[in-house]
Amino acid sequence: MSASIALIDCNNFYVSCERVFNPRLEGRPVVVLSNNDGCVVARSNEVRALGVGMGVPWFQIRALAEQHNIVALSSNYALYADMSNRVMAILSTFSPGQEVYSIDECFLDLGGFEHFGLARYAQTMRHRIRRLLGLPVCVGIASSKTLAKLANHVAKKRAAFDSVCDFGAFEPGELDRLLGEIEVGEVWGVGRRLAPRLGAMGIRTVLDLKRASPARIRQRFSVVLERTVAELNGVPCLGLEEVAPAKQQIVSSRSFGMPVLGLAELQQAVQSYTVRAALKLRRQHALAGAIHVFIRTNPFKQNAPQYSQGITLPLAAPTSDSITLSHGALQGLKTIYRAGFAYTKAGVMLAELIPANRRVPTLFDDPAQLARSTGLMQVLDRINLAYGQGTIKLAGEGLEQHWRMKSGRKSPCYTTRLAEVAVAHAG
DNA sequence: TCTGGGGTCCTAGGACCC
DNA sequence: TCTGGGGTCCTAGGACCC
Repeated sequence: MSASIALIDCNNFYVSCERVFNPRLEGRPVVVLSNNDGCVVARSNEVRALGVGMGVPWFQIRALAEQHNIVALSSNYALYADMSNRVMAILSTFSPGQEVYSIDECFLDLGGFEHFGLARYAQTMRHRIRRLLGLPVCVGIASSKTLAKLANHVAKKRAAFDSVCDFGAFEPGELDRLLGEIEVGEVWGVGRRLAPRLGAMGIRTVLDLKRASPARIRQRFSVVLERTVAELNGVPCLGLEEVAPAKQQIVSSRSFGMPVLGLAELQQAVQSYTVRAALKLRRQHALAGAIHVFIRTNPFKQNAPQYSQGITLPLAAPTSDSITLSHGALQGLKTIYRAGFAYTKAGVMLAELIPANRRVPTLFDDPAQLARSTGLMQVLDRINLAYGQGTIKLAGEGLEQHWRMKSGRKSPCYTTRLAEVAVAHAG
């Protein structure tokens, strides 16, 4: 028997989360904006119907938004992450094999559950998530991950399927007919660059790609796309990754709320980002062997002088100490900084990560210093966890932080901050 | 005026070695 | 005038994802 893999995906996830706690948004056109209120990163169906694309800069659709009374919200990641955890916990009860693929999607291995009737089983998941959390989801089921993604797409787009589509229930000819109606760009792994190149070869629909010669695809493109062709033919090449692999790099970067010219403010920003990245590093019990810093001006502002530079510095020994990492980052920043530019973004990347318990002692180790550093970081993390991030900062992070990003339309942290829980009034 | 952030994998090409 | 070939390692860049 072939595999049965389900992909469960929340509809318009960020918008749906906002609607759970603010029912007045129901039925209205709503968008959620990226950090800095820059781009549209989630759209309600009403907004999609107006032709607003994903990732469109907010300022470009201001007039349209006004005309149609579109509600725009800053993103509230604490809320979405918490709701995501709840969704994933509910779904995990439907199968022992779960891969959490992103904040709003997961794969479930439904092998062995066929006797329930997979479509019916999926409807149970849907209804439970709707009832317990108030969130709408769609489910796609097929014999490979790539096909399950497509089945999910069909479940979303075609009302006749009632939000659940099981390719396994199709006759072979019937499935091919359907795949012949879907553009190749919808395939997982075919993005905006590959789709036109495939089109030029006469491969325009999913069915065309499914029937393409794997050898030719590999030769013209890569092994990655060759695997996609196999997956479309129901040959699974991508396994379920139930345990998230350890990260190979950790990035913290932000656009500024306003252009920054001086080194002093860049130093504050870079140090803040380093502290954030170091915290993520410690949370996954890892050490970084190198740190990369970058800064850049606004690439969209073509008539302004442009500068974009980064530098990678190896660390004397792998570490997760915020202070040591900050020293490295600031040293790198000094090297790449050039006066006379209006910077709009900076970032820090921790690389060459190793598990903390695999640290190899070096000649220059100072055991007392190492113990002090570990202890200090533990205290710092504990206090910031208890009293909120930023309660204790490094001096260089700055108190004013004029460069901080804009986020003026944020909803309350309904589920993660006691002071901000929703209050129901009776009578 | 105003354009996100955080990841992964693969490939091509250069450096270097024998 | 003539100036190898093959392997490995590393990095930058391109493609993709949400």
